[in-house]
Amino acid sequence: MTRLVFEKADAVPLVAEVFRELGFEGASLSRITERTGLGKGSLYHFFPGGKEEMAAAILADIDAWFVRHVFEPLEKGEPRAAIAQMWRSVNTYFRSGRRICLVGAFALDETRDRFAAPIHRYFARWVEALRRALMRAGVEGAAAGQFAEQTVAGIQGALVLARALNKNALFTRALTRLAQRLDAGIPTQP
Amino acid sequence: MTRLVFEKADAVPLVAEVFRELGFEGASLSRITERTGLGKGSLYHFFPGGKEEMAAAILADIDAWFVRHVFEPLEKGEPRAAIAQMWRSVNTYFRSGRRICLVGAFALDETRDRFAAPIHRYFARWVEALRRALMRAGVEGAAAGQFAEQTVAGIQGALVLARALNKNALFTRALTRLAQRLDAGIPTQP
DNA sequence: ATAATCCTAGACCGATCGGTATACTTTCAG
DNA sequence: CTGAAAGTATACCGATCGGTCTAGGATTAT
Repeated sequence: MTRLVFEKADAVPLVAEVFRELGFEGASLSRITERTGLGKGSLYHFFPGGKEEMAAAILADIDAWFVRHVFEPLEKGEPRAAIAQMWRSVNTYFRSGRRICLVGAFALDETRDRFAAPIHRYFARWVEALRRALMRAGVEGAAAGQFAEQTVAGIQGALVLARALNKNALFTRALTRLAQRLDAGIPTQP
Repeated sequence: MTRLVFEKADAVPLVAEVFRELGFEGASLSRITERTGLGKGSLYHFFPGGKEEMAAAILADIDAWFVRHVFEPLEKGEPRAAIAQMWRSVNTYFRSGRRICLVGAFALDETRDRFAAPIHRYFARWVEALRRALMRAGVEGAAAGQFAEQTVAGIQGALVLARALNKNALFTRALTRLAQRLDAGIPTQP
């Protein structure tokens, strides 16, 4: 009985990858055990609430990553630098289009209703943080809100399209274009 | 034994709505029967291949709708008029954001691998039809391809974001902005 | 009216589902 | 060295899964 995992925190990303690949309904306990190497015993030890708790922990983990690498920089840092970091972080996180956004995927089917709060919180915070950063960078109010929505939606759409066409170069290319469009909307540094 | 449905063609959109709401894995036979009113007998009469055949028929049905209302006009019609029609059709089809894109949803998880061909075909034809229409409208080659990708991705992303934030006004607003951006890239009529 | 066909209801099948319980090993503090 | 706590393996549970099958109602052509 070798120990593969030492704490819940180690189990979360393993299980997350299975949910990402199979979706919430598609990720059955047996599929999770076979792909992670964790038996049901371990799984229910770490997540007594079963699949629901696993998914909740994963969403919290994703949220924490984005808070640290995207949201807080946008909220607190120098806006231009924070936006530049956002593009790098997003491209890294989604592995240049090879990885999808689990939060977005959950939003599409009835799974959304189980996790409505964290899903809403994640996207709302992202859009709002970006909007405020744009305003601090000198973008006018209404335009900033529209840019922010457009940008976050653009990222999600690029993930869908890249996966549908099985062409992940499309994702990185789309990020570049979105970044250019955003830059073009930001007044030059005074 | 009243007859609710008279041919396979009548069953497809009913079952489609269930797949749309629950996803491929989430749509169990019992859920499908309870939501459509069609018993297993009828379902397997129309779709002897089971769930897989249902999903394939649905994808074909969706594709046919887009061919008729979006792709062929873009491919054959006057480009500016066809693009204008595309925006109307898309807003209608997705019920102003209340309905998701099943093809896009399938693309996100492992379901993609089962239906790789129709998923790829749908998006590839959309992007390509739009690209050529833009070129016929006078947009330069490379720019047309980028606009087309950006636009289709933008629509998909808007669906994700609108559902995640449970704010379908966001979808219609996003369509408007995407349309404006596209128009701005098209040279004025000579 | 009748026969052939089309369609439907639902019992039934083995497999798998999410989840529980228990017996076991490993780890580590005392 | 020992015992409690942490972590793991697996048999097992009732429910549900996708799918099959049969009996019979509805429809149509003749």
